[in-house]
Amino acid sequence: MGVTKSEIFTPEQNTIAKVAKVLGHPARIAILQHLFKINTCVCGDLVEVIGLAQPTISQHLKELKNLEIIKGNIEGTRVCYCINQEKWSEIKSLLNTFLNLDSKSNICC
Amino acid sequence: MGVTKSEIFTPEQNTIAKVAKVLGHPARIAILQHLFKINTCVCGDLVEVIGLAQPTISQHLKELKNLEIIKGNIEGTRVCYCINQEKWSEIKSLLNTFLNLDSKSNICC
DNA sequence: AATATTAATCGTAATATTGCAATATAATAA
DNA sequence: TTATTATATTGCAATATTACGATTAATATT
Repeated sequence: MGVTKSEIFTPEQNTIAKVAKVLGHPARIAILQHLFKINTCVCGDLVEVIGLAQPTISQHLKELKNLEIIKGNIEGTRVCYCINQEKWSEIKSLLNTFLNLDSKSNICC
Repeated sequence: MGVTKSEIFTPEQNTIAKVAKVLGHPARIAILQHLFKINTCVCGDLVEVIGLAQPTISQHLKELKNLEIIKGNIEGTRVCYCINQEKWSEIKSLLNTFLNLDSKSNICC
């Protein structure tokens, strides 16, 4: 039905999935890469850099803000975005714990 | 329109997003965690372990197979699934490269 | 005050995703 | 052959996502 049955999963599973889901769009990857690249805030040039319409970028930014991956500071008529370093570290740990779930052996049938 | 404009992004951005998208559902996280936990193949018990209907699990398995994250071996009437270790390593590197994009400084407006 | 600039929000269309009942398929067992 | 068992596929309903034009809100500039 388009609705995920979150209630049958653990909080950890839901959190990992939620973070991965937000990273599951190339525009949001591009936004984050750009923020890391220029190493400071972006004030509005994202629309040109990414190549999607302004409302679309705004929507992607909103999703990144919802998970607190980025912060936005209002500067007059502009809003400057930057990575939330603390949150990014958290996400890194969370995903690394999952990604490091290597099986030692590879016994497969 | 529900359609991602993949053509305006780099192959790397699209690949990262595609992998993240597949990891963006708690059922698929749960399936992978279970496969790592038992450290060998799963033959059919996933429906009971996860708690979703059989066709739903089958669909999630299909998505994981599409990205070659898991392999399925037919064993009589059963199919045994296991992690594709090589692919998992690739995914780990891919995501780690992205996750390690720390900015040194935190100059924010 | 009037106008320009920037970003958010609203509304909408097109498509994708989630979940499951029903059914199909394939292999084994009786 | 005829069940039985296990998994895949189909079809569908409900909801979510993506994208963008139009509009709004807020501040700057003239």
